This record gives sequence, structure tokens and C-alpha cells, in this order.
Amino acid sequence: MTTPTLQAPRGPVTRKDVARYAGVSTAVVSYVVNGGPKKVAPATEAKVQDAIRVLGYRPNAAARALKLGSSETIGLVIPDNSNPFFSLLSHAVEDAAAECGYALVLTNSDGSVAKERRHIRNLAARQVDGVVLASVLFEPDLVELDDADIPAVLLNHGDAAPGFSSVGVDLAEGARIAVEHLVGHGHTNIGLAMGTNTANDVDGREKGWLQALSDAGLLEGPIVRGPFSRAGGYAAGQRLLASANRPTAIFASSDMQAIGILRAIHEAGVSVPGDIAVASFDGSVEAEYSWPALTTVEQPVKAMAEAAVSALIGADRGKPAGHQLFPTKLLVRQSCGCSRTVP
Amino acid sequence: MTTPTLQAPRGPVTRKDVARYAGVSTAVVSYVVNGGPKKVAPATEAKVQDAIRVLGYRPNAAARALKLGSSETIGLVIPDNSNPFFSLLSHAVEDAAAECGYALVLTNSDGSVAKERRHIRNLAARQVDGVVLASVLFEPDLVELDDADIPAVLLNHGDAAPGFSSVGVDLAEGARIAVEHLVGHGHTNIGLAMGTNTANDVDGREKGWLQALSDAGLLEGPIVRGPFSRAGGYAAGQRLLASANRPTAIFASSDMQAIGILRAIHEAGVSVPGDIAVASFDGSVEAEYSWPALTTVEQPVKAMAEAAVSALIGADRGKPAGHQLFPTKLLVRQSCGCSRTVP
DNA sequence: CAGCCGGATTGAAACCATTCATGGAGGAAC
DNA sequence: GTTCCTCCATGAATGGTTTCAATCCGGCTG
Repeated sequence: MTTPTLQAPRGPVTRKDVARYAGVSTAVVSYVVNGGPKKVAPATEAKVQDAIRVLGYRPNAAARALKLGSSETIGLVIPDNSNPFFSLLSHAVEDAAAECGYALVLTNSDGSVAKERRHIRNLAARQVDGVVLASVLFEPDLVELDDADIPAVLLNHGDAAPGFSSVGVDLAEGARIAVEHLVGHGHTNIGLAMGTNTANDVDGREKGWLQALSDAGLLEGPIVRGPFSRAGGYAAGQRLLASANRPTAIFASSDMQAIGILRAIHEAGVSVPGDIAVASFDGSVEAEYSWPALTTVEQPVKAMAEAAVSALIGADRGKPAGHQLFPTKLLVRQSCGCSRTVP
Repeated sequence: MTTPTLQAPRGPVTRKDVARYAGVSTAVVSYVVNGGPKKVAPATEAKVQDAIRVLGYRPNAAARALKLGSSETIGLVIPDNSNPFFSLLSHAVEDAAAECGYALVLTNSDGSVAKERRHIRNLAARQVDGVVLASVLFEPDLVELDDADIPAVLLNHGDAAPGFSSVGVDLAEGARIAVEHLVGHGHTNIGLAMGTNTANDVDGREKGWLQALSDAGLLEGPIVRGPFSRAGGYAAGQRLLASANRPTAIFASSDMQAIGILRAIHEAGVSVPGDIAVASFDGSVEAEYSWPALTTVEQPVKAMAEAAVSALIGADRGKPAGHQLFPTKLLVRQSCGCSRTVP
């Protein structure tokens, strides 16, 4: 009766096959598949559902994207997914996107302007519905997104890029509180391990460090700059240990660097926090398991990721340039010299 | 002369606009854009390139994907991108894919069968050109990919799923060598921290541990199972420390667990490697920076990622079910009790 | 000059899903 | 019995790109 034609079209099954099999028009199939704008009689719907199941029909996302002008995909550009901060971010962004049925296209810029540009271009060409940018080396490339009318959210980007919304923490305030904490332990010579500056602006964390010192009427301790990695931190640690006025406390602008610093200090046979106290920034899980556990400034990564995604694909997708700031929290552990039991 | 019509079509610029502007047909534009099968006269090509530049034309990936039946995208399913092993893998897979102009869609299953299924379905619907599966909780879902004719590569998957190619290391042999190394240090009671078993088969690492013990004529040490995380390792460490016959050496099936174990041991005031030696599996960077640095079995993640991607989109994409095994390497560091200077 | 050849260009048919404007059937109200 | 309305279902247009088959034009040979 209702098995009119062949039941195994060799190629991929399209909605036309389903329609034929179910004895209805393709429009009806469409309505059934996505509860479309028109209603379908229960009996018809059942027939269609049957056909879909039997034929193993799978809607073609490309066609859908073409017609709808939306790929239900968002892009993420980060410097390096093997850095725990960013890998956590990716995970959180993916979760938030998946929650809304969106897929996440991940790209790593590896600190290369060329790669970053290529990735941004590529994402634009793929008609992603939005991009989260956690690595912006070269702002002019952002116009690619603007041209393509693709909303973007900048993450922890110091200087506000005009026309783009952003999400982040107050880097300066977070750093200030951490350094203030070190000051509270009586340190007067507090070093700083920074990342290599990529943005035009001075990194907020450096400002916060400076602020805390000047608030306390202290002189600047030694500064060392290097990559946001364990190896970078290791090198930074060695240089700080060797510096003329060796600091008694170090603030690292990322947990990764702090981990490296810890190793440099250990290898030098110096004790943490006894001889040198350490505090850092990020609040990664790894910092909790280092030895000693790192006192660090926590960034609410999950909340930030959710906010970013929701700015892109939430109810008010197109909404212009919001600027959301999230609170940081100082996680006091052992590397700063507090007793093990948190006050 | 050659500015026939309006120059600012409001909507996105299509190849039709370009064609009109350049005074050629759309086919030519296509040939120019992707060095198509037909040749274009240099003069014409220049006109088209001009038009493209002036209009800011951007090819529509969805339309291209629809026509070509390929999205130039591959999918990756992993348990958890915040786990360093997998975040490194994601990065490597992304790199390899980007190399060929493919984008990577990242998905985390978080150990949930339901999520894994949803992701696999979703990737299939998106017509990805291939999927790398590093998390296979429920094999039957693989048919979704098979049905959709999407090639897939399994990563470190013990039991070979019929019809799928796979890439991985010899878990058993890697583990065996690490445990053998511990045996070489004179340990006779060697504990094991495993993951919770998800596959049908016994994890290769467990087999390797057993093998090494039986090779040496030793009795099995205590086994503890738990999640592949620092917290899981911490709990495992506590249980091993508390076990009736406390081991003098522990083999952990992942670096993450070893990191947790290290903390549990430290907190108990026991020394590593003095009182308890530790070795683990993965070769993550974090293991190099733990204290003491972990002796661990390195997996060539980058090479594996490249092999996986190339199996999906390399010259021989469709090629049936290869099974590539990569060599592991024991990275001897300090947690096993060797002297600091590597032999 | 007729006839050809070959390279450059074009028109149009796919690809698959969405959705609007129609059409048709059936029931209810007069 | 006629008219109108509601409810479902349909046909066809649309979206941007690729690519095949067909056309066109210039030049070359005989």
C-alpha cells in the first residue's frame, strides 16, 4: 500500500525520498522535521516519522545553513588549547554552545598573527553565527568579521575594540588584590612575571601589581617577561632568582608561569613560601595540585564562557557592544605563606 | 566604464554580484575563485579579482558544502578538553586539519553516553568529512557514522570496532615497560591506579602492569579505580596509602591521576620517590613540572593526531580500517627513584 | 574564402531544505 | 443547498555555488 517505490536509494537519503516514501510532499516532511510554521495532521506526521526512521533520513545541514543563512555554529579563536586556561575555556564554550544546539569550531592561533588572520577569515567564510575571540593579536583583522556581519565577543581584551562586545574580568583589580595579599605578609620586594605584551595597552595585571605596590608605598620589584607557559615561567623564575635584588615574593600573571617558577625555585633549593612567596592568576585546577598549592586569582571561566556564548546566540544576538565584567576571587592556598587552613 | 551597476549590494555579496560587476558570467567567477577545471584568460581573471576585492566578496561555505557534499570539516569527540592529554590532542588535530584547510568541530562527551550519542548524531548531520573518536562509550552509536558514510578513526580504543580504522599506542606494552622499570628499582609491591573501565575489554594498561609483575614473579599489588582526573588520583592515592599492604611503588594509568596521587602522598608526609615511587602514563607537560617530576610513558600525541587526520582526509580517505600503532617511550625522571641525571 | 580547431566564456541544471501563496476538502451555519 | 471558514497539504521559488554541455570567436589551414 504505502511502499510505493524502491526503499534503498543508494546515495544519501534526501527529504524527497522521504516524501515519496510517505506519499506526501516535501513541504510536509520539512514541517514534521522541524515543527515548522505549519501544522501537520497527526496521521500524516506518523507516516512521515515512519518513513524517516525506515529510510534513515538525516537532514543535510549544509542545505539548511544555506537556506537559513545560519550554520548553527560558533567559532572560537584562542592562542593555545594546550594551555589549561584556554582548554577549560574551550570546554565551557563548547558546553554552552551545545546547550543551544550550536557546534563549536576550535582554532588555535599559536601566537601567530598570520594564523589568527587565516582563522578569522576562514570562520567568516564558513558563516559561523558568532565568534569568541580570546586571542586578538592584530585588531584590524576584526573588520573581516564586521564586514561579514558576524557578531564577535572579545575575551579579556584590554583595550575595547569599537563595535565589539566583550567579556572578561578586571585584570588589574584581581592582580592588585593578590599583590596586596603578598604585601600583607610583609613583603617589600615583590617581583612580577608577565606575559610578553601583545596588545597596545599595558596588561591590566601589570597595572594592578603597580597599583598595589604604590598603594603600599613600595618600590617596584624586578619584572620579567616571557611566554605564558610552564617553560616560560621556569625561565622567568631563574632570572628572578638571579636578579640583583632578588624578590621575596613573586606575582605571576598566569598559573602556568607560576608552575614554572615553582620548579625554578625548587631546583635552586629555595623554599616556597618560606624564602619566596608566590601568587598567580587564573585559578586553574593545576594550581591546586602544585606543590605547594598556589594562591591564585580565580577567573570565573564557565560564567564568562556562558556570557560570551549567550551574547552571540542568546535572545539578543545582534545587540551592540556590551561590556561585561566578572568578579575575580583570590583563592588563598599555601604558596603565599598563609597557614594551610584558609583564614 | 566597468562600473556598470550599483556597487554596494546591501546583503552579503554573492558571486552573482561579482559577475555583474566584472562583466562576466558566474561560472568564470567560480573558476577564478577556486582555480576550477576551466582556464580563465589572464585579463578576465584580473577583472574578476578586482571585483572580488572591491566588493569584498566572500564565498559562501554552506552553498559550497551543499554542492560539493563536503563541509571541509572534521569532528572530534573527546571525553574532556580540560584534561591535558585531550587538550593537547585537540590542538594537534586542529593543527593537522587546518593544514589541509579543514576546520575542527570539537565536542566533549564528559563521560556521558547520552552526550556522546548526541554529538555523534550532530556531527553526522553536519556532514563532517570525518570524525576522530577518542571517547567511545557506546559502540553501537558508531553505526550512525557508518550509515552516513562518514569515515571515523578510533583513538586508543582497545577492542577493534569492525570497519573502523584506529590509531593508538600499545597501552599494555607501554605500561609493562614502566612497571618493569619500577621493578628494576627493587620494588616488589607495586600498586595500580586505573581509570574506571568503560570498554568491554580490560584496559591495556592494566594488562601491562599485570604482565610486568608476572614476568618478575611478583604478586599483584593493590588496585584502585577512579576517574582520570587529579581529584580522582588524589582519592586513589589516599586509598592506596591506607591499604593493608601499602605499596612501595605505584603505577598510575594517567598523569592526571599521578598528580593527584603525588599530592595525597605529600600530604601524608611520605616522600616520593624515597618511600613510594610513582610512574604514570601519558607524557603530558604537566608531569614534567610536578614535584618531583614524574616518570611517565610518553604517547606521541602529535604524530597520532596527524595520522588520524590523514586517515580521514588524506590521499586515501575512504581506505578501509587500517590499524596504526605508535611507539611509546618511557620518560625517566625523578618520581621513580632514578637519580636526577637521566641515565 | 570555406572549413576547422581550440581556447575562453556562458547558460543552466543540479545540490537539499525552507516557506509562501495556493488549492482542495470537509464541516458548520444560514 | 449554498456560502464561508478552517485545516492540511502542495507546488514552486529561493538560497549560493559548481560544473557540464553548448556557444562563440579568433585565427589557421588548405
